[in-house]
Order: sequence, then structure tokens, then C-alpha cells
Amino acid sequence: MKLIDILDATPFPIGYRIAFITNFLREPLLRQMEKDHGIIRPELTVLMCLSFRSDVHARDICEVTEQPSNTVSRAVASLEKKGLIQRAKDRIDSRRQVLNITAEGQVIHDKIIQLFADAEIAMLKGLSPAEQDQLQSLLDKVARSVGDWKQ
Amino acid sequence: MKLIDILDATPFPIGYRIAFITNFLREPLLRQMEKDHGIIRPELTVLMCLSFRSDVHARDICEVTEQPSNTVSRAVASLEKKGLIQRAKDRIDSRRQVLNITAEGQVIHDKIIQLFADAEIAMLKGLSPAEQDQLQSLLDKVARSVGDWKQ
DNA sequence: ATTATATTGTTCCATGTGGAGCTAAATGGA
DNA sequence: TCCATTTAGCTCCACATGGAACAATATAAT
Repeated sequence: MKLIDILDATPFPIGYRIAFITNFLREPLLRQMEKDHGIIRPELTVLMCLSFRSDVHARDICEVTEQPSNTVSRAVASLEKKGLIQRAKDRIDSRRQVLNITAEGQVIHDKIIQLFADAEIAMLKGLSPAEQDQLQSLLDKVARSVGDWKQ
Repeated sequence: MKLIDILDATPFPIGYRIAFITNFLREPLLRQMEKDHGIIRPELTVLMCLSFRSDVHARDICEVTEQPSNTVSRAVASLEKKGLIQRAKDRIDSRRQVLNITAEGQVIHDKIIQLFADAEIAMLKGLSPAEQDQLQSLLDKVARSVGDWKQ
């Protein structure tokens, strides 16, 4: 039995391929990330959000990523303990905490992102630049319509 | 902060979109599958393999899906307990067990597959048929080269 | 034939992760 | 002002899951 056979036999060929690629691309990368840097998935999510924008609340991360609040809460606590992000009380609403990435956190973040970027290049080396553009454009169209799927 | 912004800001735009779609497509479906049918991910994997082919060994499933043997072992034991698959000793190698899906297992399998197929249709409704073909073709090219990524 | 090695499938253990509920704080209404 | 409701973030708990070690069996080597 070969995996390719099953790949062709499903009535959801695109979704199956997408999940398939995720399995064989992202999961190994996440494991290597944990091994090399001691960062797990929800922590990377937080780092990416804080790298992109400053003065973020945990609640924002929950909403953007659709992760449960306890997962984000754990990641934030762990990252602060490692010195990769900083927490500060919000002056307006003392329930909230303002989150920011530290210089050290940015370094780790950049290394991990480079790891993912390299993997993407390897993954796409069988496609021409035009095909890569096509693929990105089509995936973008699907990803941006995510909110419509549920209706 | 909007998710679309981060989507555009990464240096691995294709991998990120693929992981993104997986998050918002597969994960909710898996949760609904568990809620409706009491089947979890590794169990679905086993069901799909056995639906596609009969007289399969657990080891085959491990190799094809790159899942650890304990995960497959648990799924097999659970599915047998539910009456969705059958185990029989292999006459040649008594360590092995020959696995087959039951009629009841096939029914559950088909219902779940339909759930995924419907979700795919919803996901792709923003793409023209030609675009859907393109997307599938490109994803197929990437998925089939999975073995080359690691080199 | 006998011993060493490899393989199949399992159990044990540590950990990631989500759901439900909790506390503290802010907001809205009487 | 006072109480009900909502919200932010955290803790508890249940469970999915992977790694490592293990028992049973098969295979290879001498």
C-alpha cells in the first residue's frame, strides 16, 4: 500500500493534500523547533504576533488565531519566564496585560522563521516561479474566504 | 490586529497559508467528528486505510502515515472494541495481525468522509472549476515530492 | 541447532492541549 | 450608588499523543 494511492482515492482531494502537506512539513519543523529552541507551537504563535505588532493583549491573540485563552495564557507565561516577551499592566483596564517581545525573543523568533522559510524553499523547488505564484494566489483566495466556509 | 496582515508578513507565504487552512478546516472537522461519531484522528487514519485496502497490518499503516506505532496500536484496539474493525492473527507471522474494516465501520467511515467532502466544497466555492483544477494539480506536485524535501 | 539481532505490537510515562469553571475587574442598568 | 452582567486571564481536569522501554516472535549468523 502506498500513500499516493490513498491520496487519489479521497473525495476531498484538495483538503487531503493540504492536510498531507501540513503533516509532513509543519509537524517535523515544530518538533525541530522545540528541540533546538525549546519553543512549542502556541509559543511560536505568540512570538509571531508580538513580532508583527507591539502592545498586544492576550485576548487579541486568542481572537486572531482562534486559540483558547488557556493555551495563550500558558504560552505567554512560559515566554515571559524565558525572557522572550514582557508583560505590563494595562493602565486603562487592569485586567489586561500589554505584551511585547524582547530583543532576545526577537532573535529566537527570527531563527525559527528562517527555519520555516528554508523549508518552504525546499518544498517548492519542484515548481517553477510561475507555478509558485499561482499556488500562492490560489491558496490566498481560499484562506481569505475562511469566514465564509461556515455559512 | 487582523490575521490577514500576519498572513502577508511571513517569509513562508505558501506554507503559512497551507497551515492556516489546515487549522481552520481540518481541526474543526476533527472535533465535530469526535463529537458526532466518537472517532478521533488516528482512528480515522486507520479506518481510511482499511476502507481503501483489506488485509492490512498495523505496521503498514505506520509506514504509510508516518505515525508512531503506539498511536496506531491504540487506534486499532479502540476501533476493534467499537466493532468497527476486525483483528485476526496472521498465519505466517504470528506477531502480526491482519486488519479489516467491518460493515459497521464502513458506514461510519463513509459518513465521516462525506462530512469532509462537503467541507471541501464549501471551502472551494470561491474558486472557478478551472482554478480548482489548477490548485489540485499544484498541490499534488508538491505533495508527491514530499520525499525530496528532506534531502 | 543455538545464539544474536531485528521486527511487531504493546504498555508506561511525560507532556501538549482544549473545555469548563473560577477570580478579579470593568461595564451597564435601576 | 449598588447590583447584574460581561470580560480578561488563569487554574483544574481530562485526554490525545509521541518517545522509550518491553515482551513475543521471526530472521540471520555461525
